[in-house]
Amino acid sequence: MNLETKYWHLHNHKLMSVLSSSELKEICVITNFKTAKKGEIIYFSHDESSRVYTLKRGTIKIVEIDAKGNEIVKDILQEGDLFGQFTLTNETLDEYAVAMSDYVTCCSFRMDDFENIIERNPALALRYTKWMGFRLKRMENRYANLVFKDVRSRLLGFLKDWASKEGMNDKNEIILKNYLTHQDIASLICSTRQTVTGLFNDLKEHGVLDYSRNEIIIKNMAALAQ
Amino acid sequence: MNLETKYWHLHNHKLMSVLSSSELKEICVITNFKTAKKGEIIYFSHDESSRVYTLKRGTIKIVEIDAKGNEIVKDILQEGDLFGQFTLTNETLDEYAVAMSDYVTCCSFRMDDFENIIERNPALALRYTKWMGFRLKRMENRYANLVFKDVRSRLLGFLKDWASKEGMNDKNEIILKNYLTHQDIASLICSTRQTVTGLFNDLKEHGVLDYSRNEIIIKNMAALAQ
DNA sequence: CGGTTTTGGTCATCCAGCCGACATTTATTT
DNA sequence: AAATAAATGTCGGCTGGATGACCAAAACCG
Repeated sequence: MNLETKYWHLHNHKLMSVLSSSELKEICVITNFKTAKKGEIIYFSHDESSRVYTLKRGTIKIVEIDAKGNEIVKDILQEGDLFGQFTLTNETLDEYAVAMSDYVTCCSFRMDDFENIIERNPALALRYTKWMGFRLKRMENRYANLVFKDVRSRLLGFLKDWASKEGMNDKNEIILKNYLTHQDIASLICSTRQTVTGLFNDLKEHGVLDYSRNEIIIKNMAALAQ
Repeated sequence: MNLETKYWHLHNHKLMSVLSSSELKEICVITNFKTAKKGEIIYFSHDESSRVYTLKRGTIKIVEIDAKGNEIVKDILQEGDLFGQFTLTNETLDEYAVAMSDYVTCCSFRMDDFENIIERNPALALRYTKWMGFRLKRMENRYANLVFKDVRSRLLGFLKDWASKEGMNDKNEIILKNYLTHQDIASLICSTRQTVTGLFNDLKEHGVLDYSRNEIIIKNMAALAQ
């Protein structure tokens, strides 16, 4: 890939838009591109030194594994999202990223290099700081959900978030392109496949939504309110 | 409190040690001190604009409340720790801080001012993001614990952490000064008072530890291993 | 000191939702 | 188009641990 294309990719990332073009070129040199198709593993935290990735195209899943091999789906990421090892603390949990669609493209750079740029670019530093804060808040929210809410409310909350992020309005309905299996959703909200399936059917019966393998149609958005 | 004392306080904070003395003086001016005794509420996220606090002395508890009034103990903090609203994202969860000991002292400054300083001090920004990263990792760990481990393992893990942070070695035993009630511990590990009490007694019977209201003596550290 | 509050101890009850098992439907491969 | 694999549906049994209730022991306080 030539420098021009790299430049374009990086420049369009929301976190990067404060960088001057010379700084961008600097990070470009050290940047690495990767492509993957469905099912392929893009990165494994154990393998490598700290790198940060930005997802340019496609959908990926971040999965965390504990010592006993249990897995949590930590995130489902879309174009523009960042992942990888931003924190230089010794990891206690491993994680990996797997492509959920074909034609996944991402680029990566070493955290060290990114830090060097941060040190010379306060505006980026501030943005980065805020972004980290946002992630922290989000995690805290997730934790609180798990503590206080039952599976049903967690599912409703999840659908609400999803709808507000990716839903397309159509008359009084909201349509979601569904690229997640019940198993995926279950692990995102910390439940089991069977329970999620059951709840979906229950919600269908009560006229809250309709669904197939390809899409979820939310018919009564109000019912998702907490 | 005079500027000199303020200066000293801030300068000794690990996050601040990269600030030049003039920058420190700048933050000093806008700094606010507060003292409290046991049971008093130090701050309430709802009340005020974004402020960050550093705890100079004493022990405090950070409690999070959701819309329905449920509470989680988010943290027990010691001298040197930071709390308050670092993230400028719209809060979804309220929280407050309550003094757990007498003579709690903390100082605070407005997040806006802190940001201004960050913008002119990238080294601080970097430190700050690393600190945030550390908190994020910690939160992720907590989440994973809740998902994968039962109450017993969570309690053992909690004791292990506590012991490694504040435990004092005495022969083959580790002594912890106990300033937490079973209720406190329960909410830290997301369980109930009764269950925690039961587990403590069980652990005592099995010779893992001994405890009173004032201290916890861990007799078999190995048993805490996960 | 006696009364009040806070903390710890114990038990019986109950239920959300996990787990295993198996059937059915849809998608993918050969 | 058959074979294979992946995703969804359904059910009953089982259990960790929450909940509530009540009592005992410490700690606190006028």
